[in-house]
Amino acid sequence: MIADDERNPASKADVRREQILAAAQTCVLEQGFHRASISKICKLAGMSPGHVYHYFENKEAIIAALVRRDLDHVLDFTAGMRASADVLEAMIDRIPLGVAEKLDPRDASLKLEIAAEASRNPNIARIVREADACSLKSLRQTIAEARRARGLPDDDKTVAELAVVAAAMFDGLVIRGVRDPDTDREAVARRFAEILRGVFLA
Amino acid sequence: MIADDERNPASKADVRREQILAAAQTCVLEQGFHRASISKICKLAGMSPGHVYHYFENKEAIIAALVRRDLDHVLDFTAGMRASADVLEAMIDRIPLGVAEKLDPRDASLKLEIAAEASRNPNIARIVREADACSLKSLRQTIAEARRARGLPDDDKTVAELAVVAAAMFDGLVIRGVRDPDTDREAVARRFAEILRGVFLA
DNA sequence: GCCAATAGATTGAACGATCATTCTATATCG
DNA sequence: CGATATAGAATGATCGTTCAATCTATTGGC
Repeated sequence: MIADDERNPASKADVRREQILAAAQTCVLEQGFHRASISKICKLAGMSPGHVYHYFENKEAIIAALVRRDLDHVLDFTAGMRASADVLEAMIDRIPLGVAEKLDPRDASLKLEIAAEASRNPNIARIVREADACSLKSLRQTIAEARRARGLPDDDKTVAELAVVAAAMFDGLVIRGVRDPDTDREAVARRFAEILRGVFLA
Repeated sequence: MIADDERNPASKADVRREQILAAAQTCVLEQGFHRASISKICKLAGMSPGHVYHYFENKEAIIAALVRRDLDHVLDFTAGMRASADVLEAMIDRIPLGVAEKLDPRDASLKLEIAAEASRNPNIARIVREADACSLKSLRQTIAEARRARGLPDDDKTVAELAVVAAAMFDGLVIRGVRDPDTDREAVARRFAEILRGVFLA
């Protein structure tokens, strides 16, 4: 075989790890952390239970990797925003997309599971909080830039407060999507834009 | 023994049921639904595992009762609001309390666990959605009354949209409390009040 | 070019623990 | 006495994890 480590950065081991994580994600999504057993995961990943432990130390390591992967994905999503010329318009343009994604019950399940686990598992909490600090920082930069462009004060305190409120608004949609699946996405997006313009840029 | 069902509505059976629910709540709070086993619950409640099944058909019935009890408590909280003379002031006065409660990580654990479970367990979903419909209705009435008192349009569509956004804002705090335990409660409460006055009453 | 040696990939049975649940036996009380 | 309350052992399933055995593929000697 041609050496993977030179021609292809995704070695066989990496592929296997990814298979396990994908299977674990499906299981957690469908049944939650508690019922996502190793036996189900390895069956879905098409390998034996013993082999799973060749790539992950234990079940918690799988969960931690899953959490980290999901949070990395979120960070990627927000990263593109600050690259735009008009940051505010980029934010507002993305609201309908962000609202739709957060309200999607398929995503909600995993995110809620992660949050619940973080509220009592210190290892998961650390991962979640690192990602959140990074995500909030990005949001603060975006808000500060939008305010500067409009000649508004962009002191740290103001910007930080607005970022927390904005984060809370979007985070809340994850719960709303579960509590009321028929939530009107268009209306929420419109009202969110209204708040963004009316409060965040005033 | 004096007949409980006449003199005291809390019969011995009700007391036992409540013991079980209290123990179950503690277990779920500390370890989540998955690790809240019958053996732990019955040990904490001070009774044998067999006896638990004398009062609940199975584990899911305990969880369902726990969910229902938690949601009833939330409905009680919001019910008092509409009784006030000045509904808007009552709403705004209650913001700091509501913010503090939602950001409390002790409450968050149970609420997130319930939401996560609802996103894939139809029985739990039904209970959660019934309670949410009730809670949202209450919120709509409050907002409509506040707007009427200020001569603002109180058409159903507008009010419904605002209620959803307000619910999302507070729901989001549950997740924020987990993701960033150091969230500034005073600042969030102040900004929320600002949004309530600036957007909901305009 | 072939064969033995070796190292990594993979298996699946087995382990002890714990799970939700059931059942029978005993205790308590009206 | 009859009925309800309660206990706790037993059941079979499933859990996370381990481990010795087997397969596969690459390497090095000839």
